[in-house]
Amino acid sequence: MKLRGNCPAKVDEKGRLKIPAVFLEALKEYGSQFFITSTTGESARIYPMKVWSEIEDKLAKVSSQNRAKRKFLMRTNYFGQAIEMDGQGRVLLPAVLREAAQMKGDVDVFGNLDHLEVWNHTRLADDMKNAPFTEEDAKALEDLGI
Amino acid sequence: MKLRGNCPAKVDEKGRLKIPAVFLEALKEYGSQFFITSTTGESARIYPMKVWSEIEDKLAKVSSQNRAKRKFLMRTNYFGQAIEMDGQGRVLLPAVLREAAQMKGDVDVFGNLDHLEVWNHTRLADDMKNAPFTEEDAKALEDLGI
DNA sequence: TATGATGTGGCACAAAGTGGGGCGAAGTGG
DNA sequence: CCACTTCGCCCCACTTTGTGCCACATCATA
Repeated sequence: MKLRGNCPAKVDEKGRLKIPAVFLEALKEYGSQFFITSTTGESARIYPMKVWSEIEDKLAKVSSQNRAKRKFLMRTNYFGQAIEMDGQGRVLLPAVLREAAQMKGDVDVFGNLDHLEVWNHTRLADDMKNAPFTEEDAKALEDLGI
Repeated sequence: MKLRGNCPAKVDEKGRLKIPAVFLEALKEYGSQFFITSTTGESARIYPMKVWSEIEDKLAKVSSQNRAKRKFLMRTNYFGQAIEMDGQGRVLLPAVLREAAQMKGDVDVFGNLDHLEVWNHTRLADDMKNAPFTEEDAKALEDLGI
């Protein structure tokens, strides 16, 4: 099942995030193991472990000399941690990521097909203001047939 | 089980590193013997002895005239030492390596499938700052289907 | 307005991380 | 060969962090 849409949520004092109920149903098929990470440290991505493994498998086929691959692995490893969801449906966000992506207080949880993406609410609002959706973007999508 | 993700830790005055609990579970299957070494002296690698033995076995099949093999062995022997984890789950980093890889104070411990890699925190942060993850990199990965 | 599901926050206990002290082994120099 | 120093190792205690539990608030539904 696909993950879609946005759901506002809160990260508590201890850095825990409750997975919104709307996503729980779809995530159930993957189990309760997750890999939580980021490439840039701007936001947190929550991958079901199965999904993450598949990404790893794909990466394994790419030469380790590849610059993009090395950078990607370096960062996702740096920000990342394997996490298990607790009995109340919460996950503890890794400390490094809490710091970098400002995962405290109000956040927005996005469904992104097979994983979740979490943004600090105010940071996201700022980003959207600073980088509006342009004609150019519309054009790029059009070229992709969308 | 696979080792993944990052865990910030500290090396104490005596050069000891506590193996983060997140990795302990996965390392248990290998026992408490480790080989701690490095090829470049930039970071420390902590191999479970079993894993290191396998690397040695593979190397044994390569001619001792092979230049890469000789260099590799030279270096890993230079920095390396067989270490046993103590009762509190700590390992003493070899003195040579502590010096070379600046293993004091804040460090980051990375899970790397079957071994751990330890970096001086500030050195790593600098490295990442000097080579940020760009749109271009994201594009390159996209082209690889990731 | 009652009822149930979902979030949110607080509290208490458990586990993990950190640091220091002391003892013994190994190394060094007289 | 002995004394002295240094380094590694073990043990204990304290602090920080994570986890489970429960209660209350909020929202949607009947």
